[in-house]
Amino acid sequence: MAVEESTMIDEVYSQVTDPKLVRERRSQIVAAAVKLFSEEGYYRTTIQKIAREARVSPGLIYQYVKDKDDVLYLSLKDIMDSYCHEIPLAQAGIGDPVARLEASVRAYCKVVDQRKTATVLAYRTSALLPQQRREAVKAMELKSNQLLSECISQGIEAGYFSPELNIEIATYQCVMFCHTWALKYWRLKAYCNLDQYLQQGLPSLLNALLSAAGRDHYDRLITT
Amino acid sequence: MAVEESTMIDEVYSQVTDPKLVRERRSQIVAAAVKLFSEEGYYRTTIQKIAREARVSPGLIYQYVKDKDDVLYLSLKDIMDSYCHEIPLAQAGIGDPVARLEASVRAYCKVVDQRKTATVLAYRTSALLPQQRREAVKAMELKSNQLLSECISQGIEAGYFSPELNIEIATYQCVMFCHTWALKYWRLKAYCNLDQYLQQGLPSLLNALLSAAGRDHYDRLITT
DNA sequence: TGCGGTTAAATGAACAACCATTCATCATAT
DNA sequence: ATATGATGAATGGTTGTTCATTTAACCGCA
Repeated sequence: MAVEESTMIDEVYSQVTDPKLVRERRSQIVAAAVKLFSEEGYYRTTIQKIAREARVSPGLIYQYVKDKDDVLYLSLKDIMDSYCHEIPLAQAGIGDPVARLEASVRAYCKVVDQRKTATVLAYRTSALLPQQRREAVKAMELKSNQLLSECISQGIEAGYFSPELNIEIATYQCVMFCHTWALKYWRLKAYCNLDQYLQQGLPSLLNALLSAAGRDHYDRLITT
Repeated sequence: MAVEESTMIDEVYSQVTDPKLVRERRSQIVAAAVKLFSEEGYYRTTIQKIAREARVSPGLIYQYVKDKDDVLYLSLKDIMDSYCHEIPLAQAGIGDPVARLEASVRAYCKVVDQRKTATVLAYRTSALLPQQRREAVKAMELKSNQLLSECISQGIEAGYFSPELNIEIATYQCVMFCHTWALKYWRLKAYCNLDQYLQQGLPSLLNALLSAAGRDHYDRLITT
């Protein structure tokens, strides 16, 4: 007598129970999905196309997710996770809040640069998810934001950043500086590369946050 | 014997020839479409729903556009046009490049604020259009950008803005400051209103562009 | 080692729902 | 009368999802 098995893994229903296999197959599916969603959009991308691209059968996908929305959810999660993975790597070993924020923004821009179309995909498709999933994606965005906002808070406490800063606004000034590189790449690519973009944008971004004392501190940082 | 009539109006095919009627009906259709596209996304919004919302029959829509893509195109055009309409109104009578840029950004933010979901819609759906339409939308974006970049160029010539500025980057710093208000409103609304957003963001935005001489000039501007 | 027996995983053809678009028909104004 | 504008039911193509079936892996036992 067969026993019906099933699990939730990463909040997503799966018929298959072996966690290692689920991770493997899903990342195979997600890789194909992110590529096709980015190229053709969510609705034009059929499950059949994703299956073909991932070299599996359409039916297999439904062993690992409940529906097509779940594929999108896992795709966006994959993108957000790459932010949350890369930024802390860049922060490691940097204690000074100003230097830490600068390193974080650089790292953020670098992931965005490596995953430009995926970053744009997140803007295009988050709203297509059902309420609950959308909330989860927002929560992931906030988690990556926090990696920056922590630096800003610490910078304020240290007197380097202006004390009357609204931290949420300041955080989004940084986040959007990074995202803009992907969102407006279609235009900017004709005028600068990532290094030049950082070179012009980063100093003024930090300047927007720094206090008078912080400016001195920052000048000392970049000349050593 | 019936004579087949037809016209192109705003690059969009219409069976109906009377330009005034076309303008009226289309704006009726577009109003409904922008609302529904924003709420439910492009693909979930059926022509039937748009027709119901606009209080016309589904068939009528096809008297005024070739296909559903055209409805989206006209919707995005409507949004872009509102930028291109409002910004020049704010610029009228302001000669000083710095003051002119500030007024432009304020006006831009204000339209974005009034049409938040529409602004987000443009980000979500531009890529769904066929190549040629997408190019046209890009061209409209550039046209509104130009309203800002002209101020920046003039400001550089006048010595108020830093001469080594990359104008494209600088323009997008301004544009994205405005768009961010819509794109991240879901979060920012809990922390500030538009005035506070402008109060914190505008000075540092301008500071990013100003030269030393420009800073003096700007200080004089805001104290009078 | 080899061999039934059992379960998990994978397949892909078929189905049912959905929706953009058409068109035969009707209304209206000139 | 005639041409233009409006209607909305019908259609044809598309695609998410299911499920009957096949394949493969594993296990206990002789």
